[in-house]
Amino acid sequence: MTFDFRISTGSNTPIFRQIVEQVRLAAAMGRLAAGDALPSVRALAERLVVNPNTIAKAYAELSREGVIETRPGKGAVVAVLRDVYTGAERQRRLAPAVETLVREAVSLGFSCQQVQQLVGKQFKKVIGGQERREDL
Amino acid sequence: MTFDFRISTGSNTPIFRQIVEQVRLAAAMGRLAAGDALPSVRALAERLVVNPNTIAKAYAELSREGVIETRPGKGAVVAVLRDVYTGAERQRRLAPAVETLVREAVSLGFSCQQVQQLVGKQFKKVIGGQERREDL
Amino acid sequence: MTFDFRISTGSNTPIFRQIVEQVRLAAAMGRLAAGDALPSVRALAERLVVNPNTIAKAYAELSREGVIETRPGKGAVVAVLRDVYTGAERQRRLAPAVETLVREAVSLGFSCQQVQQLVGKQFKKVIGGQERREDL
Amino acid sequence: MTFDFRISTGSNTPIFRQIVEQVRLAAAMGRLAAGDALPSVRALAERLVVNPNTIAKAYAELSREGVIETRPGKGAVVAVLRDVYTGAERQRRLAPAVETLVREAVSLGFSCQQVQQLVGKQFKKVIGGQERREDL
DNA sequence: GTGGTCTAGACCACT
DNA sequence: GTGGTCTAGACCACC
Repeated sequence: MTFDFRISTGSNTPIFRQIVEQVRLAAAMGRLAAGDALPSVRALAERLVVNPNTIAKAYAELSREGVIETRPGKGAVVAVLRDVYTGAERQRRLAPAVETLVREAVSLGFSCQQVQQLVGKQFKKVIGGQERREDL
Repeated sequence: MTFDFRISTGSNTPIFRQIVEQVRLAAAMGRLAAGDALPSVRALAERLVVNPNTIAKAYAELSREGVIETRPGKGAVVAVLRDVYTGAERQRRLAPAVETLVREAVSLGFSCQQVQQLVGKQFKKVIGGQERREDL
Repeated sequence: MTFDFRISTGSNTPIFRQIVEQVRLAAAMGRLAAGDALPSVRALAERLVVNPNTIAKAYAELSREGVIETRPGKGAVVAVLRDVYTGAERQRRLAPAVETLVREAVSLGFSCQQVQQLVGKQFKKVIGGQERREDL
Repeated sequence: MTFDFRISTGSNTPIFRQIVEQVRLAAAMGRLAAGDALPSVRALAERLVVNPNTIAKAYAELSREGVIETRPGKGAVVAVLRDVYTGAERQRRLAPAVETLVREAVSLGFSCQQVQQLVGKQFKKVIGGQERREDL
């Protein structure tokens, strides 16, 4: 199975971190299985139109964390799972993002309903994008 | 009532931003009312054991945003709450937090409803039923 | 086209503010278009013979206001023009200049019509008949 | 003839400067004649509810400029006129305020008409205030 | 190379 | 005493 990378330049979170988190989460959720091959640094860099150093940095961090294994000349493959997120762990992982959103929303004067509506909109936007995935 | 500032050095969010967000949130929630005095730059710097410039930077940003008013010789006081940004701008400023939350939620396998529910819960936890604006 | 920054040390308006106002005005008039690159902090600091921090401060304020967008590694570019402030807020921000003008005009014995005429003349001098917004 | 001092705390222009400019302009316009007495430092400070040091600073600057003469124990009186503003000189004096206003107005996206309207409003506010002057 | 943050210390203006 | 500005120099993260 190939993986659908999505990055957004112009975001406050650096590109290399976006890649790291996507791979890490996909592995923890089982959407990437042990042994699955990742695109080469150069190929992915070209596809996402970013500097190869950025991809290399992301792969290096993933390798350091044990999420992937890289062998020179043979590319990178997903390593055997270390831990899987389930139940309370998933919620614990999501909590900071929820707290940040609500904190900023209150500061900006949004109501609860408005924020929930915006979340719903963004959800549709992301899910809709996933269903018509035609790239690699 | 004096305001209870809490900062954590070694966080990924810079110190001056932690201060800005605390004051902004407290003002939006009414925990800081118009006219309330903030500690002086030097006093707060000493209390938090940081450089006065760092505090000054935070106060300057709050002043530019219209959250507080500062005047040399006098200190800094909380300004009257008012709508500074257009609806579109407020939405734009909230967008990154929404996107981050939804991206992580999707990666972790949450449904839209589940996330909206978590947002609702956090909202109630932060504010006690009080609202301020209804416009979007 | 590169932008022609002009500052005067020894002015009552601080250097960083001179820079902010020049960019803000140029962006509002279209002399700086969305996507135009600004000189790097260090380059501009060297050119104007000021401390890089002073330039960084100016860029930070422009960034917070949404006039430019900055990203480490890339430089600073002009953002798309948009309405950031509510009508009331824009009026509030213009108020001090209006009050100063009228106070001085009254002291100097100008009539209201005369001042309005001078304003009209100066307006035409600054912009060449181009307008951008009609809402108040 | 007594003089109608008007200051606005919460303005960006310092209080002592507001006083200096009012007296200077009134003298140059002939509304204050040579020999006219100014209120004592303490009396004016009490009336405007500001620190006596602020008034003293303003009087000191006026004295340094030769606009007034202060004799210990005898209060301050307006000095003989040095220069009178007429015609082009008056316009030259007003120009900076006009330029500042228009520059900021354009930056904030105001149209010429809108600014002229705001000037008109402020003019009525100031003139109206002058006509019902009942204070000293 | 880029911008962002923080420290240290100086000087100024205002009250 | 207050906040505001500027300099000098350090360190970090990102590309």
